[in-house]
Amino acid sequence: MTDTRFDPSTADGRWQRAWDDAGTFAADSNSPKPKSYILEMFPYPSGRIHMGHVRNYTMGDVLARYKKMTGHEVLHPMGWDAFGMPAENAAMEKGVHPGGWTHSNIDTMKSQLKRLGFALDWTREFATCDAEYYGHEQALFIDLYEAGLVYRKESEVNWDPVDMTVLANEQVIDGCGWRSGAPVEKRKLNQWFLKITQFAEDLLEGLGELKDWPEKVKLMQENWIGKSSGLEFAFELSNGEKLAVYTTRPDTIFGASFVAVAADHPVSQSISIGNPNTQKFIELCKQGGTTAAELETAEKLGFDTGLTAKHPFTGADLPVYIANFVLMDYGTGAIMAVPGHDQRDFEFANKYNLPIPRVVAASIEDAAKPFDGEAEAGDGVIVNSDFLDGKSVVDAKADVIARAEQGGWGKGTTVWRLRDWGASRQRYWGTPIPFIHCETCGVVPVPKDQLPVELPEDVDFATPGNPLERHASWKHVACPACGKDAVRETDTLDTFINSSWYFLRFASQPDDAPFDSEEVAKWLPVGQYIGGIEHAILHLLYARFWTRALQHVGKLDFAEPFASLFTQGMVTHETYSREEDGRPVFFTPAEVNRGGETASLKADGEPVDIGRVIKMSKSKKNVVDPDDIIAEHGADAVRWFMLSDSPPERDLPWSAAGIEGCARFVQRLWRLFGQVGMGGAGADASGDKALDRKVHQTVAAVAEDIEALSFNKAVARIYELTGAIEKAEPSASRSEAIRKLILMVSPMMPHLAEEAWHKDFPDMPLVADEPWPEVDPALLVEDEVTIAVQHMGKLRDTLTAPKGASKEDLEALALASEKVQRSIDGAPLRKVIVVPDRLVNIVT
RNA sequence: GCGGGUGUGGCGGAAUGGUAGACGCCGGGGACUUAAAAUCCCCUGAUCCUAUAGAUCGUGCGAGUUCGAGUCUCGCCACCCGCACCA
Repeated sequence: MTDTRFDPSTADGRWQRAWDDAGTFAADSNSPKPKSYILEMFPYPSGRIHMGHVRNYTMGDVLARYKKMTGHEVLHPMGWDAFGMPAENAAMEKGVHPGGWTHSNIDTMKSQLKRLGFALDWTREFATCDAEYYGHEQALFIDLYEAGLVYRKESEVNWDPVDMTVLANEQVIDGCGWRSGAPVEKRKLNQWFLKITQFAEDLLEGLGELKDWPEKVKLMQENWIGKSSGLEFAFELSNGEKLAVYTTRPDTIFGASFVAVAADHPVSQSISIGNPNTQKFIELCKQGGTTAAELETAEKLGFDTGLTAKHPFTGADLPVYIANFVLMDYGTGAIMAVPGHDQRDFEFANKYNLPIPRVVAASIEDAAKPFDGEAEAGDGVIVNSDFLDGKSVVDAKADVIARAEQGGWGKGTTVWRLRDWGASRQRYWGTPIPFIHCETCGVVPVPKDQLPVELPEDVDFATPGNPLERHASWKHVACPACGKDAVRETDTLDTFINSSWYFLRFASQPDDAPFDSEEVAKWLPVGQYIGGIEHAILHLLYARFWTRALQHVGKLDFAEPFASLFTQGMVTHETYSREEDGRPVFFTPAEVNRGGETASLKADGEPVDIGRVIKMSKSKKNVVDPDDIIAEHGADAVRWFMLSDSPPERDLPWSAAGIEGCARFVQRLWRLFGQVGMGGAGADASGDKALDRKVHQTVAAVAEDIEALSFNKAVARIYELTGAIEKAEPSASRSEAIRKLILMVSPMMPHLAEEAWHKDFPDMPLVADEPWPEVDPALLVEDEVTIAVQHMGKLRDTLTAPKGASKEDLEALALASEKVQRSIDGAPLRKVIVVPDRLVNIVT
């Protein structure tokens, strides 16, 4: 091996060990420095790291290393979101224990992360499947129970009768279980719920304070929480009962021409008793699909109950229908239908020949205007509505609500789309819910000194169903309250609870408590959180809720866990496929020879089709294993690729040519870094002012770019500076430029930086411990600027002028240009616009 | 349907209303070499051209504001993402 090439296969490991041995990235909560908590969403240990992880963690790593260089005490931890279904599926398919499978995956993935040289504080590592972690989680769950934020309720679930388990909605495909293929049954089970709805208003308002969250994520959460306000009121039915309905458009109440209830509404149920036709219709409603396409085309269907409802103002008798488009779990499960101003009601009224009165119009004069084939849901003036006529929609809403409240038949109400969080899973591989069911005492929390309730190791997955249900010695215990025979809760907690507080445990890890509030306060909220957009709603909303809940019970004194959020784009790749027997067969990039416009299969030399650039996925086989790339090019080239070109929020197309270019740049820097001594004795001692300027400008700009997470721009500037240094004559300035460049690239290419640093400056400490280069503000300004000269807005010439030249001087210089004079061609000057230090525009 | 985003060379992308295409990739030409690899240098939006010069066009489309628009305004188009019979 010669000096002229950087050899990552030896250097990477050398510096990774050096950082480990020195404890370089262990966070000290007692440090007097300002704290900076940089966190990337922790991975599920599925088996191996993929490129998405590499991109995510590289971004966080650059920021963490940069923050350390700029004088911060940095907390940059890593752990494992280790509970979940795949481990149980592996247990069922391969006969391995979920814990063993998970831990072996963790070992693999940890060594992969280490090979990338991430500046992580591994002393704080944990997996959520550690009894220590989930034991503390159980304690928190009991705290929330005692604060009234956890309750039990019977609710309907998707039940797979073969696997004997509850399925999430996503696991039900065409009405059948995704694994067993058996038709899914609806079952009522007692489930544990978290009262997230108690914080609905708070979670919504809190979004307003999250200045450094993407608007997109905030909007998605806002829609998910789904606040709407309107009027809830009761109709008197012809059978003497009352029927509560909810509407956001009380202003259109005079336009109501019928009333509709959901198929599973109590009114429908009571009508259907002894009435086969009604029962048949209710069954029909339940069959309807729920996919977007089905709903789009689904016909509005109704069943006349024969009942009527008395209109609160007109006293008219409105027919009451059971309708397939009314949902039981929103509002009251019943509506007043205003066909003129709601599209669904409009379609329904058309089908069943119900009146379609107009109560909103563009103006009073349009009160009789017919509808043009669809409902008009927009704004306007109220018409045909007695005392509301002429009012605006907003005023009419307020008026009707006020009259309803005065009359005592209704009240202004807020309705939320957000539902309480069903946290029960009939699964083994999760946090056991720490409760005991006693016939005498009811539901009793496990006393905290008996936590953790550990998962039993000796379980069997050969029989379908939850092994905890069948584990006699684990399940049967004495009631902690009365001592009589009792049984443990065998449900486990949704894994989203694991990820709702892990960031607190990273900050503080006492043995006897989930966390220490004072320690947590030193680090939290997380300064920068980075992860995928797929967690925009569930994980991020749950974590926000859990933090508020802990604040509510007095364990935290802040409400928002993540001050700044960044959602990065995906890593994508071309796909390679070939038609075989009428269906595409996909090939991995490794199986393909890729030419300029074409690709062929290595195995047989036959061409394959190059498909769209899409997210790397196993099913399309367009995956590249990070380990292979690291082995071939080293960690720094991969890291550099992850930061180059694409803005971090957009997708990053992986390419072999791209990574080769990065590897070449690593070597190019290595050669340049070897020239630091060229500025010694005999070289130009007066320095190179232009290069000094370029260096300081780049240091300032790269710092700005990193802080804005605009890594692609930082990369481009580093390329530019590299070229400038290479071209510069040897001088003290040039040597200093090289020294600063090493520091500047060190967050991105830490191994190369260390290797060069210690070769150039053998007695210096680790680059990782060096400060970010200082910037001299005086060197940020040029003393000469290039002025663009335009005639009628078109560029005709550029000229060089001293910075700060007067408008008059610039105008004179511009008019002296031969090219400009040729363009003006003797026309009289009408106006000259001068933008100092930038441009002159001559108008004729 | 509702909400959001994106649209710039062959590709990824730069650009406080002020020189469009920085930087990288691909491609072309050359140097070094017996040769190759590696490296270095030059060219690389389109069209015209009397060609070291110069001209015209050009940031999805169409208007507008402005001395000047990729950037601002209005109206369209295409693609992507999220949500959705939510009353």
